[in-house]
Amino acid sequence: MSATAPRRERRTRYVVLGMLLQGPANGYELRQRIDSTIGNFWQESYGQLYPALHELREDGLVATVGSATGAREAQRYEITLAGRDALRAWVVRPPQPQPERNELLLKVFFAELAPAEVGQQVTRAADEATANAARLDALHAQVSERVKGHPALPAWLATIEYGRAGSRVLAEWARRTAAELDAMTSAQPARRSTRAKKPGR
Amino acid sequence: MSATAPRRERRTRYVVLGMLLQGPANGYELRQRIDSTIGNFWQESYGQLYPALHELREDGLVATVGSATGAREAQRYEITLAGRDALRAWVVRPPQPQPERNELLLKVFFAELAPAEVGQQVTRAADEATANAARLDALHAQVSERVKGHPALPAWLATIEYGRAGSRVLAEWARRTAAELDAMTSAQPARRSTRAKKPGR
DNA sequence: TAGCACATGTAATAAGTTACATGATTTT
DNA sequence: AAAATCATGTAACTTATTACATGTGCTA
Repeated sequence: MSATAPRRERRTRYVVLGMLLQGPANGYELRQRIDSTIGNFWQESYGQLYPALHELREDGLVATVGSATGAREAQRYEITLAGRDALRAWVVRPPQPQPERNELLLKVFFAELAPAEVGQQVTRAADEATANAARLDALHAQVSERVKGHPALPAWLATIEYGRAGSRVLAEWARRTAAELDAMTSAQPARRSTRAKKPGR
Repeated sequence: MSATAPRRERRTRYVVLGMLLQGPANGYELRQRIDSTIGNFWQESYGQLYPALHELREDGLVATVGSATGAREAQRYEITLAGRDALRAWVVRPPQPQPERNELLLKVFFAELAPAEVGQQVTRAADEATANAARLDALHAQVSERVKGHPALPAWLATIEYGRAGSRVLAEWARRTAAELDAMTSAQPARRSTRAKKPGR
């Protein structure tokens, strides 16, 4: 009768737990920490973060620590042993298949309507990817240097290497594809602005 | 006072319009068409598709065509001129920045809790990516052959090439990273099952 | 005649973003 | 004194998935 709850994974909770592995934090700090470490492939908003913290405390997976007085030096949360266990249990479960969605590819797929304009978008994507790869190069060096010796370092670097490799291959693809779209443009007659004449095809 | 609506892009609508570029279809066929063409980087459920079709008809961007009788040979929708214009206007707008979320990378980032198990996940990802690259190779050949001569072919192939290049680079990264995680495993002492002894770090 | 493919839809639920609301403390 | 940063939260809304509900027509 009632639709059974699809029981999702509540990943925000595990992200919070995982970030607390690096030490206690309040909600605000947690967000900064997320942005500066896993920000390249994950993000959380306060609208998710604060409710998650409350729930986790109720469930005993995090505990408050320190004295809450005024704004500065606010309440901090730390992960509990139960929290560590819960996090580990999630980490070892195989990742849920993620439905990928790529809006740029969608526009490329529909590029017959405006090959030149889509070509420009793809070129812009190439430039952004190149810049991103350079940024990740710098980040890689910085992190290697700053947390040298930490046992988790290879894992952290691996996530940066992922982004870097992805950006590089995206840049290459985008440059090839932009050229392809240019060829489509010159192969086809000039297009009407908004008035369509013949439906084509 | 009232929170103003954030006005999102309603991308399902444009996906529907774009798919109708290939000819009229009913909701069921639309979904098949989506799965078999852009399914590698986009997907739509009936819960999105049917309401979108109704709205698009109300807005005059699609029109019904043919006779609805029984289940087989149902009502079909075709894109209107207004629909083409709306689609083109969307296609030429730069894509919205998409918040990326990658659960595997999250688990890699937290791998210190269970490096061996995460290593297995990464190895599995490598195998899947290799298989996927092979599948996309075959698809590329198939599509090249089957729609030879169509003006949009280069754009369609580009989307396949994107997935293929991404899969290949993912496979390489995953194999490197799995090795890295194995090294972490052997560098660290055996882990307790659920009971934590010392917090470490 | 059973099962599968065709076909359309809704309700419940989940996840996430954005805007709003509020106020303390530090820095310029 | 003003501006920036620190800090916590909620309400409204959008997007999307899943499960349910229902029925037809073809094929083995």
